[in-house]
Parts: sequence; structure tokens; C-alpha cells
Amino acid sequence: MRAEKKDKRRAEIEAVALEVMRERGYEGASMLNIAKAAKASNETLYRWYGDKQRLFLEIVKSNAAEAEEALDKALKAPLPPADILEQIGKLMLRLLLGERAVALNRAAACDASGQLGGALAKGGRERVFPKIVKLMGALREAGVIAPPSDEQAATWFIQLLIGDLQLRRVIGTLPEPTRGQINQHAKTTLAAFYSLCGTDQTGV
Amino acid sequence: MRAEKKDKRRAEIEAVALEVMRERGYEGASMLNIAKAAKASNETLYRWYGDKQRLFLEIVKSNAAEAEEALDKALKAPLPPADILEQIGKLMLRLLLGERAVALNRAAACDASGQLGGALAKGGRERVFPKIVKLMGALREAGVIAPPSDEQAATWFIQLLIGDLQLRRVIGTLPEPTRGQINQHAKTTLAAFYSLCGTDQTGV
DNA sequence: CAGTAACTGTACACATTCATACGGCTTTAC
DNA sequence: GTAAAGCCGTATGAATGTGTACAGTTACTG
Repeated sequence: MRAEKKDKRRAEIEAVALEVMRERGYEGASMLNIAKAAKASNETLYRWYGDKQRLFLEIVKSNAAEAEEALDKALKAPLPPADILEQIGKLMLRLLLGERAVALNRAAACDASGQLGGALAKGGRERVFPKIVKLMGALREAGVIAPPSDEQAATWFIQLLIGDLQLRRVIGTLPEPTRGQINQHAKTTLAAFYSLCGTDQTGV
Repeated sequence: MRAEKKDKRRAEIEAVALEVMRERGYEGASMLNIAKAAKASNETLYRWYGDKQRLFLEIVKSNAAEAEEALDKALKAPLPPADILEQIGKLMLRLLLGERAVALNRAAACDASGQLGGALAKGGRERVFPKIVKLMGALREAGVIAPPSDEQAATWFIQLLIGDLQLRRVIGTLPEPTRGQINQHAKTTLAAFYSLCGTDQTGV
């Protein structure tokens, strides 16, 4: 009983923390401000998380777990690999350019110790990349692509898909893309990707 | 006489500011810390720059001017466009993944007002992108590439070249690349780029 | 060489954060 | 129903940053 409620409260506080951070930056997201916004006591925050860094570390972990779940679900869908790749593309755009990931990347950029950045990479890219590589293997075996290597294909895919969009989101010069823009961009990316890696080299 | 000296001192202070920021993060780079490190008075810093944000805005501007100069120089070199593209690729990797640009992007990520990010984009991407587009036009006219559009070619080039490398630098999970790594990566990128945009579609 | 302007170093008031502590209230457990 | 635990709100003290002020020194200028 109580455990569930506490989990819910924790999720609530973490959501509020991100919201505060979104509005006032990482500096402005002090434990006190977060506590006030969440209608919690700062003492509770300190007891639960220890300090600000560990609070955000916790958020990074939750976020990574959620993202991985969504990704695995998309990967396991009973569809041809090419369709899965399209879904993955859209999903990654949505996740990586969404408010949550952007806020966490901002926090990591502000954290001089580099711990947040490390956790973000560990829970994010390092977990995701192998899955993409594996998917590329499936695509290759299905004869959809013929890349120099699965790793190279995964790298190209991510670069063409995300490129510098995430950094532009992080420094605040790019608004969050709409669903329509995401679909459009995923489509364009896939066309380029297949033109780069495809077995069919007719181009255009 | 004095004007020169002052310019030199300003450049010195700005360099120190970046150095402090590199070591202690944007938060840790207080006006006081910068003043101490630069053996200057904080009063001078406040008189010259007004506040921390404008100090960093000034640094962004200087950096952008320097980068643009280097870029223009490379673009005007008496070489075939394909060679110029390679030089530009290496130059951009060096500039964008170097300590200075990374520190400034970190600062922009920490700046909740978004002004630093705006200035960074204005002095950086918005100035550079049109130049790349123009270069793509030259490459197209020289028959080296046959892209759907010059803009698309420029976008692909940048995405394949920079990708998520800059963000990974900013969150501290990627070390600064060596000269050798830069050359290697530029080469790989160009191969992919030509395979994507080239008139010659034999692939591999 | 004298006068003036600017810079350094230090000090200051004010605000804010961090981390801890405590009284009062609600909720859980027995 | 009563005891205990946990959380809220507020208070607290140490530390730090911001922006301003001022005395002493250095370095230009005429």
C-alpha cells in the first residue's frame, strides 16, 4: 500500500523537478524550489535523494528505463524489419527531442562533475546503439540493406536521423517538433539511409 | 596604444573565463572566480561586461567571428571544390568539437534565458549553413554531386559529419578528437556523403 | 613631470542555496 | 483507539554569488 503511494509520489516529485528545471534552468532548479513546486518539504527531498545531483541521477535512470521499454516494445512488433526501423526512427525522434530528454541533457551539460552525462550515456546511447546494430543485422539478412557493417549502418542511421537536432534543442534554438514534422523527417531520413545503405543503388 | 592593450586584456580575460568554465562548469564560473583567475578586479569585469551573461555573449561573438574568418579562408582557397569540402569538413570538426565551442555550448545549455543559445546559433549555424549550401552549389555545377537540392546536400553533409558528436562532447561523454581521428572521420564522412549525393551511383 | 584616468584588491550589503533541525499535522500500523 | 512513523512548513547557519563602493597603485596623457 504505502510502497505504491511512495513510488507515485516519487514520480510526481521527479516530474515536478523536470518542470521546474524546464522553466528556470538547472541552476534555478534548487532543491528548495523543487520542494515548493511539488508541495513537499526539502527535508523529504534530502532524505529521499541525498542531494540535487542524485535526484537528477534518479530521474535519468527512470527516463532511461522508460525509453528502453518503449524501444523494446517497438523492436518486438510483428512487422517486417523495414517497418520496424521506421517506427524506431519516429520513436527516437520523439524521445530524444522531447522535453524530458532535452531537460536531462541540459542538466548533464550543466553538471561539471560529468556524472549526469555519464549516466545519460550509459542509460541512453550505450543501451540503444547495440539494439540498432542488431536491427541493422536483421535488415541486412532480409536483404533490405547492404552496408559495409552493421555498426556503420547504425551510425549512419542515427546521424542522419538525429544529427545536430538534439543539440539545437538543448541550446534552445529549436522548438519541439510536432508529430507531423517527426513523421516527415523520419521519412526523409529513411530515404537517404536506404540510398546510402540500400542494396538497390538506383538512387533518387 | 591603450586601445590595443585593452583589447588584448579583454581577450585574455575571455580566455580565462572559458578556462574557468571548463574546470568548474558554468555555475562555478562566477564573476568573482573569473576575476581572481584573470588577476583582475570584479569591478572591472562588471564595468566592462555588465554581468555574467553579457561576458559570455561577448565570448560567443568573438568566437563566431574567428570561426567565420577561418571558414572563409578555407572557402577561398584556390582548390577544386571537392578538396575545399574536405578541408571544410576537417575545419568544422576541429572547431565544433574543440574546447571552446564545447564550453560555449555548455554555457548556452545552462543559460535558462536562451540568449546565449540564440547568439550561438546566430553567430554559428545560421552563418555557416548558407556558406555550405553555396559550396554545394559549386560542387553540383562542377558535376561532383547531384543532390535533390543544395540545401539537402548541406544538411546531409553536416549531419553525417557532426551528427551527435557535439552533444556527446557537451555532456562530457566524448573526449576531444585527435587530429588523426578528425582526418579519419572526415574521410569516412566524405565517402558516405558522395555515395549519398554523388553523380556516380556505383556505391561502395 | 604633474595630473588624471583606469585598474587592482578588498570590503560590503543583499540575496540565495545547501543541508539540517524541529514543531505540528496526517497517515499508517498494531 | 492509541502509538509510532513520516511528511509538511518553516526556521536556521554556513557558504557563496551578485553588484557596488572605496582606497591605493599603476600607467597613460599632455
